[in-house]
Amino acid sequence: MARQPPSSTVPRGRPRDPRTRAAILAAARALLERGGLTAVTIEAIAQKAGVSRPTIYRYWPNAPAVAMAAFLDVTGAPDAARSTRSPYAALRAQFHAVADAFAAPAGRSVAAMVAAAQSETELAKAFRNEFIARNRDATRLLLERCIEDGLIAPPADMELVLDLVFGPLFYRLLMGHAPITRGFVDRLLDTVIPASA
Amino acid sequence: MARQPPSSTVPRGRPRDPRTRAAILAAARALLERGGLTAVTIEAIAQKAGVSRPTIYRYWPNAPAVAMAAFLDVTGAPDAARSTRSPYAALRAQFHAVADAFAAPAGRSVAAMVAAAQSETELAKAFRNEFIARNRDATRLLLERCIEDGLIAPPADMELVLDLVFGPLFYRLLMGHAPITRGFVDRLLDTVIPASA
DNA sequence: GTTATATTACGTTACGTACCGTAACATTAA
DNA sequence: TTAATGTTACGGTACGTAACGTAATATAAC
Repeated sequence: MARQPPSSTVPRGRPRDPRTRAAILAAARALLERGGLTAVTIEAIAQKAGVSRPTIYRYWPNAPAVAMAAFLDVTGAPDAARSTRSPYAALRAQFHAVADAFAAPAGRSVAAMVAAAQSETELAKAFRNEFIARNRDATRLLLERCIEDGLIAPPADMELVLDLVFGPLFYRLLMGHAPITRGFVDRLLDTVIPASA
Repeated sequence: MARQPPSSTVPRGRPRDPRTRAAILAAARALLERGGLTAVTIEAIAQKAGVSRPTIYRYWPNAPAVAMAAFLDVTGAPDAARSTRSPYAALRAQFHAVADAFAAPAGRSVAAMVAAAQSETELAKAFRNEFIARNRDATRLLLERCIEDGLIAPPADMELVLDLVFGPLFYRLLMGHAPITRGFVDRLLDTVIPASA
C-alpha cells in the first residue's frame, strides 16, 4: 500500500521542546545586550544555550534573525489601550518609559537592531513592522484621543509629529552626542506636543 | 665615523604614494555605497584598489575604519560661512542638501556608518566628532545668525532644536518607514524653525 | 656630486583562527 | 514511525599577522 500523506493538521513525531527555543532566545538576548550584534554569533548562542549549532539553524536562518527574534520577544508593544488615565498623561508616561528603556542597557539592544536592520533586508522589515510601526501606532492612538478630548491642538501632519517625538530619541540613542534623560523627554514633549492652554 | 642619528622631524625613507591611499578610499567608498558595510571587507578593497591586503592594514587597523575614512573623505562639512544669502535661506538650503544626500545612494553610506558606529567605539568617536558635530555646528551657526537678524524667535533650548531638525531625518533614513522628500524637510523646518512673522 | 646605507613602502605568500552554513548520521522522545 | 536534537565533519570566507623580498627615497660620508 502506498503511504498516506500526513494529516496536515495534527503535528506528528517528536514535538519541539519549548525550552530549546527559550534557551536560544535568552542566550541571544544576553549576548546582544553585552557585546552588541557582533557578539551574537551562532557559535556563541549555541554554547551559552547548551544547544547545537544545527539546531539553531533549524529555527532561524542566521544570527541576526535570532537576535531580532530575541529582541522582539522582550520588547513588547506598549499597551496604552488599557490605561485609565488621561490620554495626555498616558502619552507622557509612554515616552518616559521609552526614554528609560533607551537609557538602560536595553537601549544597546535597540541600537544594535537598528544597526542590523541596515544590512539585512528581512530584519529591516521585521523591525519596521514589529517595533517601529507598533510604537508609532500606540502613540498615534494616544494622540488622537488627546485631540478628541481637546487636550492638544490637532496637528497639520500627524506623521510628522510622530517623527518629531521619536526621531530625536533615536538620534540621541544612536549618535550618543547627548544623554536621554527624563528632562530631555519632558522638554521634547513640551515643544512638540504642548498641552493646549 | 659612526653615522649620525636621524633628524626626527623630516620623514625619511620612501614616502607613501598618495595614489595608494586614494585608491583604497575610492574602493572602500564604492563598496560602501553598493553593499553597505558588510561589503567593505579588506579582501574586497584590496582587489578593487589593486593593492595588497597588508598594505591596507598599514594604513588602517580594520575594515570599518577604512570605511569611515572613505566616508569622511567625501562628506565634507557644510560650509555655511561663505553664504551671502539670508541666514534663513541658507538654513533651508542646508537641509535641502542634507535631504538630497540622505535620499540618494549616499544615504546608504550614512546609514552604514551609523550602524558601524554602534559596534566600534573608535568609529563612533570619529563619526560624532567629524560628522555629527560638524553638521550641528554649521546649523547652530546659522540659527544664531537668524536669531541675531530677528528672522526666527530665540529658542529656549538650542540643542533641542538641533535634535528636532536632525533627529527626524536620521530617523527616516534609518527606519525607512517614510521617504525623505523636500516636502518633508519643508514641513519639518516650518514646524521646528518657523520664520517669525 | 657620487656612493653607501638606513629607512620606509609595498607586494607576495603563508599561517592559524573564527565563524559560517550545510550535510550525514546517530540518538531520543513522542 | 515520525520528527527533534545532538554529534561530527566539511568546505568556504574573511580575518589579522608574520616573514620575506624588492622598490623608492632620504641622509650621511667621501
